[in-house]
Amino acid sequence: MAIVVDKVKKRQSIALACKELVINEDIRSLSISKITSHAGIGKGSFYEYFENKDDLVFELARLLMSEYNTLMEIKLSETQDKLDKLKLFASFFYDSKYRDLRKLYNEFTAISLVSPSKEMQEFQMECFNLYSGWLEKILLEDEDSPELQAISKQLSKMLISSVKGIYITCVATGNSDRVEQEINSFVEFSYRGDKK
Amino acid sequence: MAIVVDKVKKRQSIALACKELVINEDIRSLSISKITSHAGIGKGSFYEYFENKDDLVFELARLLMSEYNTLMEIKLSETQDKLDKLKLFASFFYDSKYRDLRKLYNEFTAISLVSPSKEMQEFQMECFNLYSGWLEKILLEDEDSPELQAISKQLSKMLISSVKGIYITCVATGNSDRVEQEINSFVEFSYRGDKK
Amino acid sequence: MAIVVDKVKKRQSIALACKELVINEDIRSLSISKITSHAGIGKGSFYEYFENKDDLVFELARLLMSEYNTLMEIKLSETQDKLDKLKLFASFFYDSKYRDLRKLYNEFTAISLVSPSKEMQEFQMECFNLYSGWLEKILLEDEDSPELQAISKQLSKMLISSVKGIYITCVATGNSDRVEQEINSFVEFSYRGDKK
Amino acid sequence: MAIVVDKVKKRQSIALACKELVINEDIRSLSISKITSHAGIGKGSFYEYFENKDDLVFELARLLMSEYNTLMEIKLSETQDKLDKLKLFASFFYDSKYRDLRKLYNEFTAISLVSPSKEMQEFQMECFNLYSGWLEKILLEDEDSPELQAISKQLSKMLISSVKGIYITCVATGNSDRVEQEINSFVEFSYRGDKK
DNA sequence: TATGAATGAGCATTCATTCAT
DNA sequence: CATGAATGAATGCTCATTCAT
Repeated sequence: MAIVVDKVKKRQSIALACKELVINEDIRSLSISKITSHAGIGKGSFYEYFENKDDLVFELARLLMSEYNTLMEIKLSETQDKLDKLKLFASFFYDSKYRDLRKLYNEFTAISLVSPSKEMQEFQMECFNLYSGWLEKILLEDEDSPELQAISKQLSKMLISSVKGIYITCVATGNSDRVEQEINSFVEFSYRGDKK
Repeated sequence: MAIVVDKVKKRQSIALACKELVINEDIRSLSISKITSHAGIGKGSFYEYFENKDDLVFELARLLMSEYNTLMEIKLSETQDKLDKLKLFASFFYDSKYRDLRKLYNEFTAISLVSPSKEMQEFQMECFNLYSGWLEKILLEDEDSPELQAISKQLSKMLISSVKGIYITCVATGNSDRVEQEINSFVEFSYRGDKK
Repeated sequence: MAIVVDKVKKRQSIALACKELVINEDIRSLSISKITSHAGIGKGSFYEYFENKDDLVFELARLLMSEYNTLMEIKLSETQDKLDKLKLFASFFYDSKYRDLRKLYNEFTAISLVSPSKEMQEFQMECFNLYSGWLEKILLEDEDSPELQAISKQLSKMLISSVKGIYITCVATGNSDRVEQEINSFVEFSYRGDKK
Repeated sequence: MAIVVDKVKKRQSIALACKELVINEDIRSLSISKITSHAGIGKGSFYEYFENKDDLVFELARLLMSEYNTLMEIKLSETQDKLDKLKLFASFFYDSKYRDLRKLYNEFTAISLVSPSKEMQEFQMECFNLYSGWLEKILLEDEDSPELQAISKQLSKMLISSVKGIYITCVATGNSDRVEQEINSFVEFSYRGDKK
């Protein structure tokens, strides 16, 4: 009998093998040839597992983001202080630890802006919902205020969009190194306003 | 001297001639051939005026954004009510009138996220500063509050980033049609918080 | 011995399973993948039974033509009237009943014209002899004329070639729908000439 | 100013440069690479002048057939005897002088049978009409018979199809060397019948 | 200055064939 | 005997770029 391969697993392993390539090369000049020789597979095999280049970028983004999501969820649960949780949450946008992931996130966002597929949009939505869920939970912790409860959902969604907007603005203007500072300013500012 | 001006003008006229093309075609499948035949010039001439395709997209974005900026500045000056001014300002992100411009803006933002040039980043910064200047002016109108004056600069920058974040989130998740609603919610929400 | 028979049978059953595929797909874009997945066998198995794609087309043509030959022979024997027999015989070239078979016949003829194998030529010859045999028999029926007997062999061969030529001319000029009319004209015309 | 090229002439010259290649190579294994390197042009240039491989084969066939048609028309006009004219006309199908042209004709006919384009069918029709015109003229020469005049058109068309059918039958059965003999038999046979 | 014919490296993609299981 | 994952050479085709005019 023939070899039976777990197509899903193989797809993931190929995508993962291309991690550095996708992150470090200019995606527009990244060819299938480079991908397959880097991944150590034949050109034909690539098309057994992927539709095209975007498909691989998508798979990789989904994979690494999922991994990040799982890890971050654990980290958040291990963190006690509310402010620490918020900082941990926001650190995605500036911590050097996540530089590679951000690179991928940027590429993925760029594709989503210009030529999105339904699947991509769904994944973006998934992430958005997941993160706003986290944030809502963080915001409501140790707070009985019925007022906050009423707006927590909306508030968390806005906060995420705002932070994302700050991040993208910084990156697009060439001020990636100022993301942390800007986000902190924003949080501090909002917090103060919130109090009042 | 006159020749230099002519070169600049020709560059602009070529870019403008390609407006619909750049906006309606998938930018990744837009070739120099299509551009030159659409613009009614020879292939060789393209390289007299542009470095490459991105350069043309950039020129076009700069041109149309500048045009928009000028027009919007006039419109704002003609608007009396503060809230109307804010709405007018935000309408860039959802008014069907600006659909084409947003398409270009998205493409331009995507390039800025993935493979930005110094010039692009500078232009992004220019726009950011211009808009935050406008917003600051609007916010300070008819307000003597020294508190507001102290934070107006920072506040306006944040607001812009936030609105941009909401816009990009909506587009990336495939909810472009909900931008207006989300921005309104955000403004209303912020306004209420502001009051308190 | 039994195994050999099985091999032949399997070869035939694979070919038959691809009948619609070969007839409906453009033969130049018909891949082994499509064939094997359509036939429900593994790619490796294809090469157990066939040399290449042409081999399968050939097998199929031989199979269906043989089937047709057998059936037609029976039909002819069941037909009484001489003219009806001739019409029945000619109907291969225009009756909608044989559309699929003609499609295959065209493909087979095309290969025979451009890159024929000995086997194909032999099969073409076989068919030609078979049909001219039928025709001769039909022509001689109820005719004692020694003149006709002398030329019947030659005459039948010519008639077949002529009808085939009319058919191919119509198909190649895009007038497949006029085959019946043209053949009838020809037969009528020849018949008249014959009488005189 | 740029070089202005007669696209039609260049297209023809490229096609002609590939004459031997198209005639001698198996058309299915003839690649664009082979064509362009043989014609001494770049790969890109090929696509400036041709849609695809079939387009080149078509151009070549049209070119050489036109050339043949012109020459044959002259030759026919220079021939006095009616029978010589007929022989000259039929010689296309067996004279070694036309071997190359027949090879191309076969390939062209094969394409017409399997995947014809409107243009190809039109060209086939054009040739068919031209040849039947010739033949009609030949048949009517020195004949006042009103009977013949009445059927000359139909007769000439049938004769051409018949001769074509004989040719294709011989080629397909691997008896290309017997075309002359078979056609002569047919002509002689028809002639005799005609007389009576 | 303007042109557009020519280019050929490079692209994504296909597919007949193999061979370990 | 059957399989189907893996292959990579080969394909058709594109397109940014050049350069003779």
